[in-house]
Amino acid sequence: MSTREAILTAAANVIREKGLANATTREIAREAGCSEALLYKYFADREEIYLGVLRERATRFDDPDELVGTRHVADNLVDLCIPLMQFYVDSLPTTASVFGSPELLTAWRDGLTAKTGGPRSPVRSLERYLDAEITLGRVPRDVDTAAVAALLCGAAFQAAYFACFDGLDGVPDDEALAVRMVTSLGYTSPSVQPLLLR
Amino acid sequence: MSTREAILTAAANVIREKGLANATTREIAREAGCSEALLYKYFADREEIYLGVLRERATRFDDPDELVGTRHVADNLVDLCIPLMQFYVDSLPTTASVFGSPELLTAWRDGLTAKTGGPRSPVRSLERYLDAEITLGRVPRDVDTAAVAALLCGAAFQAAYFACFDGLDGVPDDEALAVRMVTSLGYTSPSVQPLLLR
DNA sequence: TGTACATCAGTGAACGCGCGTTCACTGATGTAC
DNA sequence: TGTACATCAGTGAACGCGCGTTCACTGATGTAC
Repeated sequence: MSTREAILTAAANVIREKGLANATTREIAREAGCSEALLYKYFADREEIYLGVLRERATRFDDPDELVGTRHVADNLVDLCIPLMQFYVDSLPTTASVFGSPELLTAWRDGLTAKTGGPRSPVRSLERYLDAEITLGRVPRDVDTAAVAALLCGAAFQAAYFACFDGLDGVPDDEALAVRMVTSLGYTSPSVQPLLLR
Repeated sequence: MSTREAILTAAANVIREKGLANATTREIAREAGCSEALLYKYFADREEIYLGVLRERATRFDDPDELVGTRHVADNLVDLCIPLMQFYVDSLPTTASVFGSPELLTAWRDGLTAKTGGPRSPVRSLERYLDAEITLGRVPRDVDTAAVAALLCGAAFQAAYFACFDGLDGVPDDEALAVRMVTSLGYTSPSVQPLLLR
């Protein structure tokens, strides 16, 4: 691992564990096991380190192409929601704290390209999955996939927010919650049933 | 307005406009039009000012009791979602940035009482509204109100998050978005129709 | 009424500390001849 | 092969600044006699 990568990893760890407000250059250097001066050989200033973490250490939520056409749609949606909640639990503390610094937020947003994703990329993944199922005829053509994706993804996002607020590192009962969300949207399968039928 | 209140108002303004990271005691005193020393006559330290803002300046999302039993449920849900999105747009920048400081987050969470609400209070409002409609027979008894509330509220929350990320002070096309969310959950009325029927 | 003192909101100026940042330097490795 | 120099990753120690916080003070208002 190059020195630059090591610094970014250290910074990501410090931000996650101690919060952006406590991610000082001293603390990052200590975690990376190097001098503070070295940070400035690889980054112009502290903000560039933060932006490096946001840009290059942001975990991605992959498109679920391999699920399209398999099993029941309800099963797939449940199995998408569960890792989605975990994804948000992992990334939310870092991304949320950026709202505490408008300059950092602006620099981050302006540096986002189409492929780097940004905060909307998970909801787009869900929407693309549903669109793909429509072309296979496994989801009715009149379904508003963008709205369904926004509902599912938003609920997963907020569930993760509550978990982070409570200081947890995962959403409690994530599977049961996912099933309730998916069935409330009208998607069922032999293994994904509304509450009252189980 | 008492001096203490004036300080909290000033702090809330500074946090909203410049971000928590730039809400220094100098900046708060300047906005309040007083000396920094005066802050310490009313608050033990800087964190107590922040906590005061979080506890006493948090906008509340009121229970929509007056909607129960009126019009169509779909109309009411749409009219709940729109102010809900605005509520989140207004409060999210402040509350999200607390995740940048674990100590502050812990102090805030530990100081929350049942009545002060906390982040889950809007979703509970929505759930109570749906429960009330069930008792009137206007919503089927087998509806999972907690799940429906989590979906609607989560989508509103994430829509507000995107708006704040983009630097906007409101969710674009909030009404159309609310209609799409509500109809995708199966609630319709003469004025709230799925996309394809309009 | 006047006088002497108490109370209290508020302040100017200073404090030490930790922060981000820089600078002159080291020591190891590569390279030309 | 040895020698002289160049390159480069990395550092210790210091820097100035802005931060949160404190202290001795002021000046207005209340109050007892």
